[in-house]
Amino acid sequence: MPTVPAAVAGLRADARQNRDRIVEVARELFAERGLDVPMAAIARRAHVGVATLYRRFPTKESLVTEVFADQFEACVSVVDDALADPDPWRGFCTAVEKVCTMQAADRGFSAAFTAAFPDAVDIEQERNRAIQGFAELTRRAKATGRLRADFAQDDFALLLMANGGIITESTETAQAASRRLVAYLLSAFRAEQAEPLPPPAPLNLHDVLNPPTSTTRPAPPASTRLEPAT
Amino acid sequence: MPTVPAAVAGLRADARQNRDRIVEVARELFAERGLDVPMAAIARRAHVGVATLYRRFPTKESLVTEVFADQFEACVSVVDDALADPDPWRGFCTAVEKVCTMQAADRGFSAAFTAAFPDAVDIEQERNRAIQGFAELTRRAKATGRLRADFAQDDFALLLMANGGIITESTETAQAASRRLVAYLLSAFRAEQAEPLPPPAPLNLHDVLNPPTSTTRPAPPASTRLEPAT
DNA sequence: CGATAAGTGGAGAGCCTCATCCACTTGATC
DNA sequence: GATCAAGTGGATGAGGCTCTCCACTTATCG
Repeated sequence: MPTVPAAVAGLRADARQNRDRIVEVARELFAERGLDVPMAAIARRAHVGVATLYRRFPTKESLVTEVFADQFEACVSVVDDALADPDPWRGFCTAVEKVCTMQAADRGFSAAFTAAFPDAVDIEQERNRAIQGFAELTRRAKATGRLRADFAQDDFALLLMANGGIITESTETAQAASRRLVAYLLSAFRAEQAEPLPPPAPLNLHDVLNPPTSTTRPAPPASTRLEPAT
Repeated sequence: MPTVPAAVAGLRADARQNRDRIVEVARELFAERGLDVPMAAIARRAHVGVATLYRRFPTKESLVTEVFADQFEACVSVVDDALADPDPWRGFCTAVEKVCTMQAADRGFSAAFTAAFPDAVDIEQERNRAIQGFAELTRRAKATGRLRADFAQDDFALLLMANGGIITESTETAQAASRRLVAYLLSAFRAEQAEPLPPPAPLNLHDVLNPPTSTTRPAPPASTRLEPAT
């Protein structure tokens, strides 16, 4: 078993350096400015030509996938850690806080997490693992009586989307805002003040995280021709 | 005083019809698909050429401004209504609910509300009126003791941004989700369970609603040249 | 060191956007 | 109904994006 991730296995030394630099730079730029940052900008900052970029990552989506792969892994670990906590409610809270902090720290995170990634099988799996882990966490937290009984599984999707709306120029501000929002929401999730809630919202975590479209939202192809024309 | 809004005053009959149709169609499309919808699509669906569109609205921003003008007005009325309510806390809640519902019903709403609108003076005023009205509402609601004392003025910005993150394919889903999110948050805003909160978040309503950039987020012009090049 | 395959950069194709131009059509007026 | 300014639509710039092509450079290995 090679310690190198197989994709960089047979690469020439300089090529590998370049590849690493590209991923590093892409991570920075996606975090700072979101997934909209042009490939040319990434190439420039990595001091390579666009051709080099496209040689390693045939499509922008593949680059995004690569860049966010370990972020997804980190998410899964967060949920695993939470499941290991003897106090399920505390585990629930810290898991939510950690994931939301990650989301707030990285502008591209939400978009990448929400994207379809039709070709990234492993990401798909990670995602499902995280979702199932969180379902279990929810079940246990409810069992302790600390999490309100009418908390819906899909309220987690609600939380992710809401937290994804907290995007500001500076990462610091975004994180502070996210912290406060999450504090408010966790307080609302506690069983103590279980005021009746409106209908559980027909959201579905799988649906939210697996929209029918592709990564950079190319918009439904039919949308180009809106009208039968004059 | 003409009943016509002055912009359509001296227009020929057919031109006025076209203008009205454009605004109507633009409202629909912005609501359905957000501000990103191309001008050509609007023109096509309104059965006019792009030239006609640009004759009436020299820039896309001006069209957006026109389309959302009465939405802004509606917001102001909501706040005014809330201020008229003898029960400030109830006023606070209904105001929040109504505005968030409007936001969820219209995909373009958040973007338009958040946009800079450097040329739309009246919108600027409406916005400030709404903000001040809401500040007063907050003050009164706190005075009754129902709204938690550590609720920050800027938490309203938090709420708007979070609710803005609730965007789905169908408007119905978005509204249901928004309803539930708002219910959670309002429950957290109640004074009863005033758990200590993290720092008040350095958000500012004015800043959030008046970012330094323009409408359709043209991105900082310097961002094109990221690096001094090789 | 010299051969060679692997790696490279920049030009540019193709598509999309906002916005403009101008030859043609049409509603309002006498 | 004739006149003509007001109104119109489609072609077209200008500029952004993703992604491709190909002549040139360079690391690696005998």
